[in-house]
Amino acid sequence: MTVVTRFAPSPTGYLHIGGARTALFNWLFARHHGGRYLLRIEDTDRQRSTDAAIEAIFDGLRWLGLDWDGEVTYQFARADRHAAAAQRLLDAGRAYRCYCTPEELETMREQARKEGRPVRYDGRWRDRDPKEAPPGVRPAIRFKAPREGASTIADRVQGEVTVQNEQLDDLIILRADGTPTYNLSVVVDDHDMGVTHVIRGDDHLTNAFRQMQLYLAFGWDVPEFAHVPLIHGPDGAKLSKRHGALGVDAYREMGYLPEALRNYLLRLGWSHGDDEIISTEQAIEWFTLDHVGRSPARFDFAKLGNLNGIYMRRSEDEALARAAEPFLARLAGRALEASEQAMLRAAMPSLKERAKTLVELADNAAFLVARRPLAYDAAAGQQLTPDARARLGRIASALAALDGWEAAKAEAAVRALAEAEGEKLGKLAQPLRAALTGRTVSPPVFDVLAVLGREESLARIADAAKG
RNA sequence: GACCCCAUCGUCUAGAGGCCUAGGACGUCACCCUUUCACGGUGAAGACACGGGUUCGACUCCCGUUGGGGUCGCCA
Repeated sequence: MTVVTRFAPSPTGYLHIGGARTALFNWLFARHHGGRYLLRIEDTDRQRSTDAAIEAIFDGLRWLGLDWDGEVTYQFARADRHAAAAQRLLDAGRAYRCYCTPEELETMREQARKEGRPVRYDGRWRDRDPKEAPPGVRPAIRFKAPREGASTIADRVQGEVTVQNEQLDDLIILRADGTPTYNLSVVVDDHDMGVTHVIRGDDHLTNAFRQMQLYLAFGWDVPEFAHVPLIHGPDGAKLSKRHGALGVDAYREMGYLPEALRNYLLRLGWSHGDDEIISTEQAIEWFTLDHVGRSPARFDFAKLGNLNGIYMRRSEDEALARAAEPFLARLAGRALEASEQAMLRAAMPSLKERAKTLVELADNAAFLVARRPLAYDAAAGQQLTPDARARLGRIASALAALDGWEAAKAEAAVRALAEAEGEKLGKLAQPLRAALTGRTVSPPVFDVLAVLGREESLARIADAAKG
Protein backbone atom coordinates (compact mmCIF):
# COMPACT_ATOMS: atom_id res chain seq x y z
CA MET A 1 0.00 0.00 0.00
CA THR A 2 1.49 3.31 -0.94
CA VAL A 3 1.19 6.07 1.57
CA VAL A 4 -1.00 9.03 0.71
CA THR A 5 -1.13 12.05 2.98
CA ARG A 6 -2.75 15.41 2.52
CA PHE A 7 -2.69 18.91 3.86
CA ALA A 8 -6.16 20.40 3.94
CA PRO A 9 -6.23 24.04 5.00
CA SER A 10 -9.31 26.20 4.82
CA PRO A 11 -8.58 29.42 2.95
CA THR A 12 -10.00 31.78 5.50
CA GLY A 13 -6.72 33.46 6.38
CA TYR A 14 -3.01 33.16 5.87
CA LEU A 15 -1.08 29.91 6.19
CA HIS A 16 -0.28 30.07 9.86
CA ILE A 17 2.69 28.52 11.52
CA GLY A 18 0.78 25.59 13.00
CA GLY A 19 -0.61 24.75 9.60
CA ALA A 20 2.87 24.95 8.15
CA ARG A 21 4.08 22.37 10.62
CA THR A 22 1.15 20.10 9.85
CA ALA A 23 1.99 20.43 6.17
CA LEU A 24 5.64 19.67 6.90
CA PHE A 25 4.81 16.51 8.82
CA ASN A 26 2.49 15.29 6.07
CA TRP A 27 5.06 16.10 3.43
CA LEU A 28 7.88 14.41 5.33
CA PHE A 29 5.83 11.33 6.09
CA ALA A 30 4.85 10.89 2.45
CA ARG A 31 8.39 11.49 1.22
CA HIS A 32 9.79 9.11 3.80
CA HIS A 33 7.53 6.34 2.56
CA GLY A 34 7.90 7.22 -1.09
CA GLY A 35 4.21 8.06 -1.15
CA ARG A 36 2.13 10.99 -2.29
CA TYR A 37 1.39 14.25 -0.51
CA LEU A 38 -1.74 15.98 -1.70
CA LEU A 39 -3.17 19.43 -1.20
CA ARG A 40 -6.84 20.07 -0.68
CA ILE A 41 -8.36 23.50 -0.21
CA GLU A 42 -11.34 23.28 2.11
CA ASP A 43 -13.33 26.14 0.74
CA THR A 44 -16.83 25.00 1.59
CA ASP A 45 -17.38 28.00 3.81
CA ARG A 46 -18.25 30.37 1.01
CA GLN A 47 -18.57 33.34 3.30
CA ARG A 48 -15.06 33.23 4.64
CA SER A 49 -13.04 31.63 1.87
CA THR A 50 -11.06 34.00 -0.30
CA ASP A 51 -8.84 33.72 -3.34
CA ALA A 52 -6.24 35.85 -1.61
CA ALA A 53 -6.07 33.30 1.19
CA ILE A 54 -5.67 30.47 -1.33
CA GLU A 55 -2.78 32.33 -2.94
CA ALA A 56 -1.22 32.94 0.47
CA ILE A 57 -1.36 29.22 1.18
CA PHE A 58 0.27 28.37 -2.14
CA ASP A 59 2.95 31.00 -1.64
CA GLY A 60 3.68 29.88 1.88
CA LEU A 61 3.97 26.23 0.94
CA ARG A 62 6.15 26.97 -2.05
CA TRP A 63 8.41 29.22 -0.03
CA LEU A 64 8.81 26.47 2.54
CA GLY A 65 9.57 24.05 -0.24
CA LEU A 66 6.65 21.77 0.56
CA ASP A 67 5.67 20.95 -2.99
CA TRP A 68 2.53 18.87 -3.35
CA ASP A 69 1.83 16.04 -5.75
CA GLY A 70 -0.77 16.29 -8.48
CA GLU A 71 -3.54 18.78 -8.83
CA VAL A 72 -4.98 20.77 -5.97
CA THR A 73 -8.40 19.53 -4.91
CA TYR A 74 -10.98 22.21 -4.23
CA GLN A 75 -13.54 20.89 -1.85
CA PHE A 76 -16.36 23.17 -2.88
CA ALA A 77 -16.17 21.86 -6.43
CA ARG A 78 -17.07 18.44 -5.10
CA ALA A 79 -20.27 19.52 -3.35
CA ASP A 80 -22.43 17.38 -5.64
CA ARG A 81 -20.42 14.31 -4.84
CA HIS A 82 -20.82 15.07 -1.13
CA ALA A 83 -24.56 15.59 -1.46
CA ALA A 84 -24.84 12.29 -3.31
CA ALA A 85 -22.96 10.58 -0.50
CA ALA A 86 -25.37 12.06 2.00
CA GLN A 87 -28.27 10.84 -0.08
CA ARG A 88 -26.76 7.38 -0.05
CA LEU A 89 -26.74 7.42 3.75
CA LEU A 90 -30.32 8.66 3.74
CA ASP A 91 -31.38 5.85 1.41
CA ALA A 92 -29.63 3.32 3.60
CA GLY A 93 -31.43 4.57 6.68
CA ARG A 94 -28.16 5.81 8.19
CA ALA A 95 -29.26 9.41 8.06
CA TYR A 96 -32.46 11.34 8.53
CA ARG A 97 -34.03 14.72 8.01
CA CYS A 98 -34.01 17.11 10.92
CA TYR A 99 -36.49 19.96 10.85
CA CYS A 100 -35.12 21.87 13.79
CA THR A 101 -34.50 25.52 13.17
CA PRO A 102 -31.20 27.08 14.22
CA GLU A 103 -33.11 29.00 16.88
CA GLU A 104 -34.61 25.82 18.23
CA LEU A 105 -31.17 24.23 18.43
CA GLU A 106 -29.73 27.23 20.18
CA THR A 107 -32.49 27.07 22.76
CA MET A 108 -31.81 23.39 23.24
CA ARG A 109 -28.11 24.03 23.82
CA GLU A 110 -28.75 26.89 26.19
CA GLN A 111 -31.14 24.77 28.18
CA ALA A 112 -28.60 21.96 28.40
CA ARG A 113 -25.89 24.34 29.51
CA LYS A 114 -28.13 25.84 32.14
CA GLU A 115 -29.03 22.45 33.55
CA GLY A 116 -25.45 21.30 33.43
CA ARG A 117 -26.21 18.55 30.93
CA PRO A 118 -23.94 17.69 28.02
CA VAL A 119 -24.52 20.09 25.17
CA ARG A 120 -25.63 17.79 22.41
CA TYR A 121 -28.38 17.39 19.86
CA ASP A 122 -31.01 15.25 21.53
CA GLY A 123 -32.02 13.36 18.40
CA ARG A 124 -35.59 14.62 18.45
CA TRP A 125 -36.08 13.97 14.73
CA ARG A 126 -34.15 10.75 14.65
CA ASP A 127 -37.17 8.49 14.84
CA ARG A 128 -39.94 10.96 14.28
CA ASP A 129 -42.28 10.56 11.37
CA PRO A 130 -41.28 13.01 8.62
CA LYS A 131 -45.02 13.57 8.11
CA GLU A 132 -44.88 15.66 11.25
CA ALA A 133 -42.50 18.00 9.54
CA PRO A 134 -43.50 21.61 10.00
CA PRO A 135 -44.52 23.19 6.71
CA GLY A 136 -42.05 25.47 5.01
CA VAL A 137 -38.99 24.26 6.90
CA ARG A 138 -36.19 22.87 4.78
CA PRO A 139 -34.57 20.02 6.68
CA ALA A 140 -30.91 19.43 7.33
CA ILE A 141 -29.64 15.89 6.99
CA ARG A 142 -28.24 14.32 10.11
CA PHE A 143 -26.13 11.22 10.39
CA LYS A 144 -27.66 8.50 12.54
CA ALA A 145 -24.77 7.87 14.86
CA PRO A 146 -24.61 4.70 16.91
CA ARG A 147 -25.84 5.18 20.45
CA GLU A 148 -24.39 2.14 22.08
CA GLY A 149 -20.94 0.79 22.42
CA ALA A 150 -17.75 2.70 22.05
CA SER A 151 -15.48 3.91 19.29
CA THR A 152 -11.75 3.39 19.50
CA ILE A 153 -9.12 5.01 17.37
CA ALA A 154 -5.61 3.66 17.29
CA ASP A 155 -4.06 7.06 16.80
CA ARG A 156 -0.47 6.98 15.60
CA VAL A 157 0.45 9.80 17.94
CA GLN A 158 -2.11 9.76 20.73
CA GLY A 159 -2.30 6.01 21.11
CA GLU A 160 -5.59 4.20 21.66
CA VAL A 161 -8.33 6.65 22.40
CA THR A 162 -11.83 5.47 23.20
CA VAL A 163 -15.02 7.44 23.38
CA GLN A 164 -18.42 6.11 24.38
CA ASN A 165 -20.75 6.39 21.43
CA GLU A 166 -23.40 7.99 23.61
CA GLN A 167 -21.07 10.99 23.70
CA LEU A 168 -21.45 11.41 19.96
CA ASP A 169 -24.60 13.11 18.75
CA ASP A 170 -26.17 13.04 15.33
CA LEU A 171 -24.11 15.49 13.36
CA ILE A 172 -25.45 17.40 10.41
CA ILE A 173 -23.90 16.18 7.20
CA LEU A 174 -25.92 18.24 4.76
CA ARG A 175 -27.18 21.71 5.52
CA ALA A 176 -30.73 22.81 4.83
CA ASP A 177 -29.43 24.56 1.72
CA GLY A 178 -28.07 21.25 0.45
CA THR A 179 -24.38 22.05 0.99
CA PRO A 180 -22.21 19.52 2.79
CA THR A 181 -20.62 20.13 6.16
CA TYR A 182 -17.00 19.67 7.07
CA ASN A 183 -17.11 16.19 8.56
CA LEU A 184 -18.91 14.70 5.57
CA SER A 185 -16.73 16.47 3.02
CA VAL A 186 -13.54 15.42 4.72
CA VAL A 187 -14.51 11.78 4.88
CA VAL A 188 -15.71 11.62 1.29
CA ASP A 189 -12.70 13.52 -0.03
CA ASP A 190 -10.13 11.63 1.96
CA HIS A 191 -11.68 8.41 0.75
CA ASP A 192 -11.90 9.50 -2.86
CA MET A 193 -8.35 10.83 -2.80
CA GLY A 194 -7.10 7.56 -1.41
CA VAL A 195 -5.67 9.15 1.71
CA THR A 196 -4.12 6.49 3.91
CA HIS A 197 -2.79 8.67 6.72
CA VAL A 198 -4.61 11.64 8.15
CA ILE A 199 -2.02 13.75 9.96
CA ARG A 200 -3.48 16.91 11.45
CA GLY A 201 -3.74 19.06 14.57
CA ASP A 202 -5.18 17.40 17.64
CA ASP A 203 -7.99 19.90 17.69
CA HIS A 204 -9.50 17.43 15.24
CA LEU A 205 -9.24 14.45 17.53
CA THR A 206 -12.88 14.50 18.57
CA ASN A 207 -13.91 14.87 14.94
CA ALA A 208 -12.05 11.69 14.18
CA PHE A 209 -14.62 9.65 16.07
CA ARG A 210 -17.49 11.10 14.10
CA GLN A 211 -15.56 10.65 10.91
CA MET A 212 -14.76 7.07 11.76
CA GLN A 213 -18.47 6.34 12.13
CA LEU A 214 -19.07 7.86 8.73
CA TYR A 215 -16.38 5.69 7.14
CA LEU A 216 -18.02 2.67 8.72
CA ALA A 217 -21.47 3.69 7.53
CA PHE A 218 -20.15 4.04 4.00
CA GLY A 219 -18.39 0.72 4.27
CA TRP A 220 -15.01 2.32 3.60
CA ASP A 221 -11.65 1.59 5.14
CA VAL A 222 -10.82 3.94 7.98
CA PRO A 223 -7.48 5.66 7.40
CA GLU A 224 -4.72 5.82 9.96
CA PHE A 225 -5.05 8.88 12.14
CA ALA A 226 -2.23 10.89 13.67
CA HIS A 227 -3.26 13.86 15.75
CA VAL A 228 -0.34 16.15 16.39
CA PRO A 229 -0.42 18.47 19.42
CA LEU A 230 -0.96 22.13 18.71
CA ILE A 231 1.75 24.75 19.00
CA HIS A 232 1.29 27.07 21.94
CA GLY A 233 2.60 30.49 22.83
CA PRO A 234 5.38 31.11 25.36
CA ASP A 235 2.77 31.32 28.11
CA GLY A 236 1.38 27.90 27.27
CA ALA A 237 -1.87 29.34 26.07
CA LYS A 238 -3.05 29.43 22.54
CA LEU A 239 -0.56 30.96 20.17
CA SER A 240 -1.29 34.64 19.85
CA LYS A 241 -0.14 36.90 17.07
CA ARG A 242 2.36 38.58 19.29
CA HIS A 243 3.80 35.17 20.05
CA GLY A 244 4.21 33.84 16.58
CA ALA A 245 0.75 32.92 15.33
CA LEU A 246 1.59 34.63 12.11
CA GLY A 247 1.41 33.67 8.52
CA VAL A 248 4.56 32.11 7.12
CA ASP A 249 4.85 35.23 4.96
CA ALA A 250 5.51 37.15 8.17
CA TYR A 251 8.43 34.86 8.95
CA ARG A 252 9.78 35.45 5.51
CA GLU A 253 9.58 39.18 6.09
CA MET A 254 11.26 38.87 9.45
CA GLY A 255 14.20 37.46 7.56
CA TYR A 256 14.07 33.78 8.39
CA LEU A 257 15.35 31.25 5.90
CA PRO A 258 12.83 28.60 4.84
CA GLU A 259 15.25 25.78 5.62
CA ALA A 260 15.79 27.15 9.11
CA LEU A 261 12.08 27.51 9.74
CA ARG A 262 11.58 23.98 8.47
CA ASN A 263 14.22 22.66 10.84
CA TYR A 264 12.71 24.57 13.73
CA LEU A 265 9.19 23.37 13.01
CA LEU A 266 10.42 19.83 12.63
CA ARG A 267 11.96 19.83 16.09
CA LEU A 268 8.83 21.29 17.62
CA GLY A 269 7.13 18.12 18.71
CA TRP A 270 9.39 15.66 16.98
CA SER A 271 12.86 14.50 17.82
CA HIS A 272 15.56 12.15 16.70
CA GLY A 273 17.73 11.59 19.75
CA ASP A 274 19.99 14.55 20.39
CA ASP A 275 20.02 15.76 16.80
CA GLU A 276 19.23 19.43 16.34
CA ILE A 277 20.49 20.50 12.94
CA ILE A 278 18.72 18.26 10.51
CA SER A 279 18.85 18.68 6.77
CA THR A 280 15.72 18.06 4.79
CA GLU A 281 17.24 14.98 3.21
CA GLN A 282 18.05 13.65 6.64
CA ALA A 283 14.59 14.53 7.89
CA ILE A 284 13.00 12.58 5.07
CA GLU A 285 15.11 9.59 5.97
CA TRP A 286 14.37 9.80 9.67
CA PHE A 287 10.83 11.07 9.94
CA THR A 288 8.20 8.70 11.24
CA LEU A 289 5.22 9.24 13.49
CA ASP A 290 6.81 7.21 16.29
CA HIS A 291 8.72 10.12 17.71
CA VAL A 292 6.07 12.78 17.48
CA GLY A 293 5.50 13.96 21.04
CA ARG A 294 2.10 14.02 22.66
CA SER A 295 2.41 17.21 24.64
CA PRO A 296 1.96 20.64 23.12
CA ALA A 297 5.12 22.60 22.38
CA ARG A 298 5.66 26.29 22.94
CA PHE A 299 6.90 28.52 20.21
CA ASP A 300 10.29 30.07 20.99
CA PHE A 301 11.67 32.86 18.84
CA ALA A 302 15.08 32.66 20.53
CA LYS A 303 15.65 29.14 19.34
CA LEU A 304 14.34 29.92 15.88
CA GLY A 305 16.78 32.81 15.74
CA ASN A 306 19.67 30.64 16.80
CA LEU A 307 18.81 28.07 14.17
CA ASN A 308 18.42 30.72 11.53
CA GLY A 309 21.85 32.10 12.40
CA ILE A 310 23.36 28.68 11.97
CA TYR A 311 21.68 28.23 8.60
CA MET A 312 22.79 31.65 7.45
CA ARG A 313 26.39 30.96 8.40
CA ARG A 314 26.22 27.71 6.48
CA SER A 315 24.72 29.33 3.41
CA GLU A 316 26.72 30.04 0.28
CA ASP A 317 27.63 33.72 0.12
CA GLU A 318 26.03 34.20 -3.26
CA ALA A 319 22.75 32.57 -2.27
CA LEU A 320 22.61 34.49 0.97
CA ALA A 321 23.42 37.75 -0.80
CA ARG A 322 20.52 37.19 -3.17
CA ALA A 323 18.23 36.49 -0.23
CA ALA A 324 19.47 39.57 1.63
CA GLU A 325 19.33 42.03 -1.28
CA PRO A 326 15.61 42.82 -0.99
CA PHE A 327 16.09 43.56 2.69
CA LEU A 328 19.03 45.86 2.06
CA ALA A 329 17.22 47.57 -0.79
CA ARG A 330 14.22 48.15 1.45
CA LEU A 331 16.54 49.64 4.05
CA ALA A 332 18.22 51.87 1.49
CA GLY A 333 14.87 52.90 0.14
CA ARG A 334 16.02 52.27 -3.41
CA ALA A 335 17.31 49.57 -5.71
CA LEU A 336 20.89 48.50 -5.12
CA GLU A 337 23.59 49.58 -7.51
CA ALA A 338 25.79 46.97 -9.09
CA SER A 339 28.73 48.14 -6.99
CA GLU A 340 26.67 47.73 -3.85
CA GLN A 341 25.61 44.24 -4.84
CA ALA A 342 29.27 43.42 -5.30
CA MET A 343 30.20 44.91 -1.92
CA LEU A 344 27.42 42.92 -0.27
CA ARG A 345 28.93 39.74 -1.63
CA ALA A 346 32.43 40.75 -0.62
CA ALA A 347 31.27 41.54 2.90
CA MET A 348 29.11 38.45 3.24
CA PRO A 349 31.63 36.19 5.02
CA SER A 350 31.90 38.59 7.94
CA LEU A 351 28.29 39.78 7.71
CA LYS A 352 26.75 36.36 8.07
CA GLU A 353 28.75 35.65 11.21
CA ARG A 354 26.86 38.27 13.12
CA ALA A 355 23.20 38.13 12.25
CA LYS A 356 20.30 35.94 13.25
CA THR A 357 17.97 37.09 10.50
CA LEU A 358 18.24 38.66 7.08
CA VAL A 359 16.77 41.82 8.57
CA GLU A 360 19.64 41.97 11.02
CA LEU A 361 22.12 41.17 8.33
CA ALA A 362 20.82 43.98 6.15
CA ASP A 363 20.97 46.35 9.07
CA ASN A 364 24.57 45.38 9.70
CA ALA A 365 25.26 45.99 6.03
CA ALA A 366 23.69 49.44 6.09
CA PHE A 367 27.12 51.08 5.94
CA LEU A 368 27.51 49.66 2.45
CA VAL A 369 24.64 51.68 1.08
CA ALA A 370 25.05 54.75 3.27
CA ARG A 371 25.85 57.96 1.46
CA ARG A 372 28.42 60.51 2.58
CA PRO A 373 28.54 62.35 4.77
CA LEU A 374 27.62 59.55 7.17
CA ALA A 375 25.25 60.01 10.04
CA TYR A 376 26.94 58.84 13.24
CA ASP A 377 24.87 57.15 15.89
CA ALA A 378 25.25 58.35 19.48
CA ALA A 379 27.97 55.90 20.45
CA ALA A 380 29.92 56.53 17.27
CA GLY A 381 29.67 60.25 17.82
CA GLN A 382 31.25 59.82 21.23
CA GLN A 383 34.16 57.99 19.67
CA LEU A 384 35.01 60.96 17.50
CA THR A 385 36.73 63.09 20.09
CA PRO A 386 39.17 65.80 19.00
CA ASP A 387 42.00 63.39 19.84
CA ALA A 388 40.42 60.66 17.79
CA ARG A 389 39.87 62.99 14.84
CA ALA A 390 43.50 63.96 14.87
CA ARG A 391 44.45 60.31 14.98
CA LEU A 392 42.13 59.61 12.05
CA GLY A 393 44.13 62.15 10.07
CA ARG A 394 47.32 60.24 10.75
CA ILE A 395 45.58 56.92 9.94
CA ALA A 396 44.47 58.42 6.64
CA SER A 397 48.01 59.38 5.77
CA ALA A 398 49.32 55.95 6.61
CA LEU A 399 46.58 54.30 4.60
CA ALA A 400 46.95 56.65 1.66
CA ALA A 401 50.60 55.69 1.45
CA LEU A 402 49.71 52.05 0.97
CA ASP A 403 50.13 50.40 -2.37
CA GLY A 404 47.28 47.98 -2.56
CA TRP A 405 44.14 47.96 -0.44
CA GLU A 406 43.84 44.53 1.12
CA ALA A 407 42.60 44.09 4.66
CA ALA A 408 45.91 42.58 5.77
CA LYS A 409 47.94 45.49 4.46
CA ALA A 410 45.66 48.05 6.04
CA GLU A 411 45.78 46.18 9.33
CA ALA A 412 49.57 46.07 9.27
CA ALA A 413 49.74 49.78 8.62
CA VAL A 414 47.34 50.70 11.40
CA ARG A 415 49.03 48.31 13.83
CA ALA A 416 52.36 49.88 13.04
CA LEU A 417 50.92 53.31 13.66
CA ALA A 418 49.42 52.21 16.95
CA GLU A 419 52.73 50.84 18.05
CA ALA A 420 54.52 54.01 17.00
CA GLU A 421 52.08 56.06 19.03
CA GLY A 422 52.20 53.68 21.98
CA GLU A 423 48.47 53.04 21.83
CA LYS A 424 46.46 49.88 21.88
CA LEU A 425 44.97 48.97 18.55
CA GLY A 426 41.45 49.58 19.81
CA LYS A 427 42.28 53.22 20.36
CA LEU A 428 42.62 53.60 16.60
CA ALA A 429 40.25 50.92 15.43
CA GLN A 430 37.17 52.23 17.18
CA PRO A 431 37.30 55.77 15.77
CA LEU A 432 38.12 54.27 12.42
CA ARG A 433 35.08 52.04 12.66
CA ALA A 434 32.92 55.00 13.59
CA ALA A 435 34.27 56.97 10.64
CA LEU A 436 33.67 54.15 8.17
CA THR A 437 30.33 52.81 9.37
CA GLY A 438 28.83 55.49 11.58
CA ARG A 439 28.55 52.93 14.35
CA THR A 440 30.64 51.30 17.05
CA VAL A 441 29.57 47.81 16.07
CA SER A 442 30.40 46.39 12.69
CA PRO A 443 32.23 43.63 10.90
CA PRO A 444 36.03 43.67 11.43
CA VAL A 445 37.13 47.17 10.58
CA PHE A 446 39.84 46.15 8.13
CA ASP A 447 37.33 44.04 6.24
CA VAL A 448 35.11 47.09 6.11
CA LEU A 449 37.98 49.09 4.73
CA ALA A 450 38.70 46.52 2.07
CA VAL A 451 35.08 46.14 1.03
CA LEU A 452 34.45 49.87 0.85
CA GLY A 453 37.52 50.43 -1.30
CA ARG A 454 40.24 53.00 -1.16
CA GLU A 455 38.43 56.02 -2.44
CA GLU A 456 35.27 55.72 -0.37
CA SER A 457 37.19 54.73 2.76
CA LEU A 458 39.57 57.64 2.62
CA ALA A 459 36.71 60.01 1.93
CA ARG A 460 34.76 58.76 4.92
CA ILE A 461 37.84 59.03 7.15
CA ALA A 462 38.46 62.55 5.91
CA ASP A 463 34.84 63.46 6.66
CA ALA A 464 35.23 62.26 10.22
CA ALA A 465 38.67 63.82 10.71
CA LYS A 466 37.32 67.18 9.63
CA GLY A 467 34.56 67.03 12.22
C1' G B 1 -19.96 21.84 33.02
C1' A B 2 -19.35 17.07 29.98
C1' C B 3 -15.95 14.22 27.11
C1' C B 4 -10.92 13.55 25.47
C1' C B 5 -5.63 14.53 25.63
C1' C B 6 -1.13 16.08 28.05
C1' A B 7 2.64 16.70 32.30
C1' U B 8 11.42 15.82 32.48
C1' C B 9 15.79 22.19 33.40
C1' G B 10 12.68 29.07 31.80
C1' U B 11 11.94 26.77 26.43
C1' C B 12 12.48 22.48 22.68
C1' U B 13 13.58 17.68 24.00
C1' A B 14 16.57 12.45 25.07
C1' G B 15 14.74 8.71 28.23
C1' A B 16 10.63 2.31 26.09
C1' G B 17 11.87 -0.58 34.94
C1' G B 18 18.11 -1.02 36.78
C1' C B 19 22.65 2.21 31.58
C1' C B 20 20.19 8.42 35.40
C1' U B 21 25.04 11.16 40.07
C1' A B 22 18.66 12.32 34.48
C1' G B 23 21.82 13.54 28.49
C1' G B 24 21.62 17.29 24.33
C1' A B 25 20.04 22.08 22.25
C1' C B 26 18.21 27.26 22.94
C1' G B 27 18.32 30.97 26.55
C1' U B 28 21.05 32.84 31.06
C1' C B 29 25.84 33.62 33.72
C1' A B 30 31.33 33.31 33.92
C1' C B 31 35.98 32.75 31.59
C1' C B 32 39.05 32.28 27.02
C1' C B 33 39.72 34.19 21.98
C1' U B 34 39.52 39.46 20.32
C1' U B 35 40.06 46.17 17.06
C1' U B 36 33.82 46.46 18.29
C1' C B 37 29.88 43.06 17.81
C1' A B 38 29.42 38.34 16.65
C1' C B 39 31.35 33.41 15.74
C1' G B 40 34.10 29.71 18.19
C1' G B 41 35.95 27.26 22.78
C1' U B 42 35.60 26.00 28.08
C1' G B 43 32.71 25.90 32.35
C1' A B 44 28.41 26.97 35.75
C1' A B 45 23.45 27.37 37.48
C1' G B 46 19.00 24.82 35.98
C1' A B 47 13.98 19.61 35.60
C1' C B 48 11.53 14.06 36.42
C1' A B 49 4.17 18.60 39.18
C1' C B 50 2.23 16.20 43.85
C1' G B 51 0.34 11.83 46.56
C1' G B 52 -0.52 6.83 46.73
C1' G B 53 0.39 2.02 44.91
C1' U B 54 2.97 -2.29 41.77
C1' U B 55 8.17 -4.05 41.97
C1' C B 56 14.14 -6.34 44.82
C1' G B 57 14.23 -1.58 42.05
C1' A B 58 10.60 3.57 39.30
C1' C B 59 11.51 9.58 35.28
C1' U B 60 9.80 5.15 33.11
C1' C B 61 3.81 0.82 34.86
C1' C B 62 -1.26 1.67 37.57
C1' C B 63 -4.66 4.96 40.40
C1' G B 64 -5.82 9.68 42.28
C1' U B 65 -4.91 15.03 42.93
C1' U B 66 -3.32 19.42 40.84
C1' G B 67 -2.12 22.13 36.63
C1' G B 68 -2.38 22.88 31.29
C1' G B 69 -4.71 22.02 26.55
C1' G B 70 -8.51 20.45 23.00
C1' U B 71 -13.66 19.61 21.64
C1' C B 72 -18.71 20.23 22.50
C1' G B 73 -21.82 25.07 15.37
C1' C B 74 -26.63 24.03 9.53
C1' C B 75 -17.26 27.00 10.97
C1' A B 76 -13.39 24.27 9.19
